[in-house]
Amino acid sequence: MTKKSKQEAQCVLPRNSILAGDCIEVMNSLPENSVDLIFADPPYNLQLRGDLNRPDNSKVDAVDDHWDQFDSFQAYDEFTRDWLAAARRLLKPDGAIWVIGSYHNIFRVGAALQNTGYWILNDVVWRKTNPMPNFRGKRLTNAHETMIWASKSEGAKYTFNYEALKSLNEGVQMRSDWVLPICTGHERLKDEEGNKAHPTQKPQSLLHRVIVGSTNPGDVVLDPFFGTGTTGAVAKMLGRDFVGIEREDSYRKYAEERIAQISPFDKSALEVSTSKRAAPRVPFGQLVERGMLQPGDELYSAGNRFKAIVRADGTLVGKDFKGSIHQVGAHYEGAPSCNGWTYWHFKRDGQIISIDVLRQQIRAEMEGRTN
Amino acid sequence: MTKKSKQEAQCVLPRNSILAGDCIEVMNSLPENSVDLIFADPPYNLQLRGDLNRPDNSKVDAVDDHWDQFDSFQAYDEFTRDWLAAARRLLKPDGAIWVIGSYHNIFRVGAALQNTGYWILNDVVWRKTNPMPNFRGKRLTNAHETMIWASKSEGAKYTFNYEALKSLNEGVQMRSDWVLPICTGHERLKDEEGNKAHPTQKPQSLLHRVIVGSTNPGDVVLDPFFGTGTTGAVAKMLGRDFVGIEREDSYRKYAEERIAQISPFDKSALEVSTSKRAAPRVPFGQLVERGMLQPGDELYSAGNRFKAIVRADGTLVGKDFKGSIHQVGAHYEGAPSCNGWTYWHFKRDGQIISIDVLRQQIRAEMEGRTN
DNA sequence: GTGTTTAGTGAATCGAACG
DNA sequence: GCGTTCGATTCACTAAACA
Repeated sequence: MTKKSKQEAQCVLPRNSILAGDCIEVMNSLPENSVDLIFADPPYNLQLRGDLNRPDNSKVDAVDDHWDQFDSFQAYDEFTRDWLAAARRLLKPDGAIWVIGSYHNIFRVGAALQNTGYWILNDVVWRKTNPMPNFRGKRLTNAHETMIWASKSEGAKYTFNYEALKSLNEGVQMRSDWVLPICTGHERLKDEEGNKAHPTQKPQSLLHRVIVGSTNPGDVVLDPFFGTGTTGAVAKMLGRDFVGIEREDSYRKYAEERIAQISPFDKSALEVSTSKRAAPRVPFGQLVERGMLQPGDELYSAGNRFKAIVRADGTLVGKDFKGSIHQVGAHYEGAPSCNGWTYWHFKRDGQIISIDVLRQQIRAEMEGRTN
Repeated sequence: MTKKSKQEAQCVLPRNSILAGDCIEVMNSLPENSVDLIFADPPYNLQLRGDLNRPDNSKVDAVDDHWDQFDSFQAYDEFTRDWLAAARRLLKPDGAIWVIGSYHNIFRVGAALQNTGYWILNDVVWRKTNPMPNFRGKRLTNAHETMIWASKSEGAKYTFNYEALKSLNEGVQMRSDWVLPICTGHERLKDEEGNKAHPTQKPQSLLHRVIVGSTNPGDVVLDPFFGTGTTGAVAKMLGRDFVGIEREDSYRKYAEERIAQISPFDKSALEVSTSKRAAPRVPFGQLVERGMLQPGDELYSAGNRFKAIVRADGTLVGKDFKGSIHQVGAHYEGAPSCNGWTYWHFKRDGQIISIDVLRQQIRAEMEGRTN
């Protein structure tokens, strides 16, 4: 790295702007560990070798008969390794990346992701409702593209808005195959003559799902192959910041205009369903401290087969075992674990009520305090 | 190659038999340019950490077999290169290969295919109708596997029965995504104790489509990871010859018995997925993703008595309640349930329009899909 | 016999916070 | 840093058990 770019690398990330230039150079000039999500739609046309800005590697594996073809794969692999490494440097430790491609390039990209240290979380198939048919009838209709979702490294705490995606899917878990139409109609950017402004403009619906699912409002999304700025447009709509990198002047111009016209959705509309994991933890002992349950009270298991008694320190004691609500529940069920909150019940006025109701009361009080 | 295996390599291909041993060694002992199609289901190299329990605390029966264990990506890549090279030698010049895998291995397999000189024709997604859910809610449901279809080299005249596949798909071009159930029920081979005979048995419907689409009657199909012989069973049914290679004695035994019981052209075993499906379910969230409704838009109840606001994850928020379109509708009506699609309306150009109109638009787009 | 409920299962890289 | 504890989390389908 030159001295100049070293200095540049100290700079603050220019949020909500489109940077001109080669994406590898530009990424190397941005501060490390500064980006929450990267969405990348890299080029895959192997014929455009000159566009990769890489000298041909003269080392030829003479064992292989297809040396010329191999050489071109090699150049693409090198390019892929380089931009993936530059992107990984920018990611926060708990950040993630999405890359989209077709069978021409996605296998090389996926292998490079794994070799670079990313950890694949899912591959996701975009199933096109309206693909272009195979006119010559020589192959299957190419009706999908593949996305790879990966964290920066194994074990990282990536963002995943499970409940929000479940809501987007009528209350059942979001699957790894997404059925969405390609980008057409008014959404498709056209030039003055009515020709498409960009050959592979992605639909906003695709980015909507990616960004809702793997970022939170206020996060920064970087797109190193910005094109006409679908990533930036959807990020702005959804109250996220973006950074775009694009080499072609023409595409940048379309993207600027397009994003300027967008106004973010109202903040309350951007709140999404959250998981119980995000709710504050309530120690069972607090129910005793607050007098919602009293030492000596009896709790009954789900199914009413077991009984335990509440003690002053918030532990339970059963016939032959004592411990936390979870431990005693697990013991009686012979299970590896047990959620005591949903397992145990108390009696009041002849009714059997889950102790989780009491926890919800406490949480409601806490919310009133902080909001 | 040793002298012995050189001699062996001169031998005639042993049609309709299951060969014991390591697939690379066995393939190297078979005559070159002798096989029309290869179907391969290699080890996926899953890297599972600890145990996984379902929410009901039952334990997931993981694929932890010794044959799926590799020391590193490098070791897996080496293995992949070797068996792909041996397989390519066996293929007739106009032969083709299918390889199936998941995100754990398919990217490495695809890159190796390209590097070995194969020419990718399509990647095909097997969308499972009934995949195992993601029990911890930490990722997307892993609902598909990927197959790669490749010819021996660029420009080869591979076999593709376009019309046959079109017929299998109710008269429209077969697409690159195939919707098929996983292998369960009577088709799934069990041992004496009722446990599955093989952890990853593939459904016959999948092989049916592969073999009908890319071979002709009388062709030879080779499967180097034969397992319990789904490839051989379907090949025999369809009047094709097969060669299986399998290392595990137990799997070979099941395969022998299974294939012996099959008589060719068993019509009842043919494609069953031709029935029309019910109107596809459209998640309300898709209206938001597609921009037909926007986060912050107001919806009005039938009768115009209640109002709710659309959020980015496809849930609604009303005055004192939030949830799905159905839940919020039911809440306001004090009803046990509510069809949100007919209950909620939006305003456009002064008109009040049912959101069901938007759903019908999406369904109209999806028509023509038959999978 | 017939309809209903309960149990089981499938290629899975399936925590996070506290002390 | 590491061991311990808390406690969140499932869809489609089959088949046996039950009423």
